[in-house]
Amino acid sequence: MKLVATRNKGAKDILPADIHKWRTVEQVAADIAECYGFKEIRIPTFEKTELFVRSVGETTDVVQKEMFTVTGTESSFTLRPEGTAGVIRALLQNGLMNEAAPQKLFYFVNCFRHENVQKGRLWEFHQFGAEMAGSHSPAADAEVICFAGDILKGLGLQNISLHINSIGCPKCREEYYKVLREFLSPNREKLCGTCQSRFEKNPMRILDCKSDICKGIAEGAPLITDYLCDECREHFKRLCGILDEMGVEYVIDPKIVRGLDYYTKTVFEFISDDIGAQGTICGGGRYDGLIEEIGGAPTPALGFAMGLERVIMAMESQGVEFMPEPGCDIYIASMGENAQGQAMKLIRELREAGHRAQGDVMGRELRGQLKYADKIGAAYSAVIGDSELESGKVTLKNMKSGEKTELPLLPLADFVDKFTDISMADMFDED
RNA sequence: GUGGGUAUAGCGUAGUUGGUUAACGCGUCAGUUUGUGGCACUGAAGAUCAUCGGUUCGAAUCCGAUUAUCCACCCCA
Repeated sequence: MKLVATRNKGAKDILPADIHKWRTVEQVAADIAECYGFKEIRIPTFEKTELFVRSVGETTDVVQKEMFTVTGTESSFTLRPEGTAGVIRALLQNGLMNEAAPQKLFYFVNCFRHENVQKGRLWEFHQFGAEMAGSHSPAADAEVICFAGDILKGLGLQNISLHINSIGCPKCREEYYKVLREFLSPNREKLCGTCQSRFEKNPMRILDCKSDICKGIAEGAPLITDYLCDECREHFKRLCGILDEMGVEYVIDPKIVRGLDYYTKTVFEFISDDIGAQGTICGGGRYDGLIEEIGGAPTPALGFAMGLERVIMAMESQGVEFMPEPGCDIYIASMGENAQGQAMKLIRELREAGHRAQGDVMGRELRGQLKYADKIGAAYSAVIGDSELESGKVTLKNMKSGEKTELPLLPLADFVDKFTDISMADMFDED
């Protein structure tokens, strides 16, 4: 087979055999969102480039080298690399902040980042995300973190650890950078190339470096947690207190340094060891400066995003159960033209009654039709031929047990009722 | 941007030191005498052996380049 063009690099087809996995995640996430009072929002796939530059941050990798940007005669636009910026933009543009605070939104989005592909990292990937705007209370942080955690738990995932940290506000960060640079400067020359440049721009990210040398140098480095301003420290302390009271397990991990510029104060990640090097399944935090940055009134806010491909990978590797794949309740085989018409009528009535019913559209002989019924996993089958039309009776066969039940065929509507009465109960008992 | 691995039917693989029509399993389709699936058996369709170029009498096999893909660095979901 030679296709004119094949799927693009970094993109994935989600095949029928996997759809139930996505549905599982979508349903669980949306259900839990409803419990938390978050409302769904759907926004365009692309935004003005400027929006991401301002929100995600000019110096971030995401903006500098990973965006899919289309430049035309009009202003340039970009396929969203994340969901927060667009959701906040929509929230402001539509005046949602004029409604009762806080605003709580959730969304499913596909996102685009042009990076080297590897396990758990694609050019186009999917996120479930949530944003809460209007509260600066640590209770909001606790609620958002719990929300994310509950989804992972609701999906049946195990061994997901919650790491939290506070990276302070611009005020305390200034002081901390000074101290951190002092600590690192004796070994500054020995740092790896990227960390050299981080030294000036964002020394905090050196703590996150994977290089053994940098790890060694960074050992015993002062932690942002110890240099928070009073307000930030109080905020973080209160958050931990609430999480403790709620019985949420977490580790304070001073090395969490989120790579998007808009984060302030609380940051957190849910990490799994089951899905390769890209173990962060969910990441988020507070971004108190973002709304003002993109033109809204100063408003505290926070949120998180969950990588759906990664969530599903973790579920697969842990053998978590998904919702069942859609099946077939009954297959109606037919013989001859008369019977075919009646069979199709019957199938339609069964469908109208809410059953998953199928029949032959291939012109197969009886044997072939039943083979097909078996392949698609039909729970029941029935054959309609001239003799059934004459006798007004039809035999319903349980495909798993082989058990047969004779039922009156006419009128067809009655058959549908009968079918409902007799078979639905045990049909759903089976696995 | 940087490393390393892999590329043979829809999927998973075999193909020995280069040697006729590229093999096998799964899957698909059809049949195994006429009205009942699963098992078994028979048959069929389906591959320019990723692409281009080179070495050779001869290349899936050796060499080179390109592309794709996977894994890792980086970064993030």
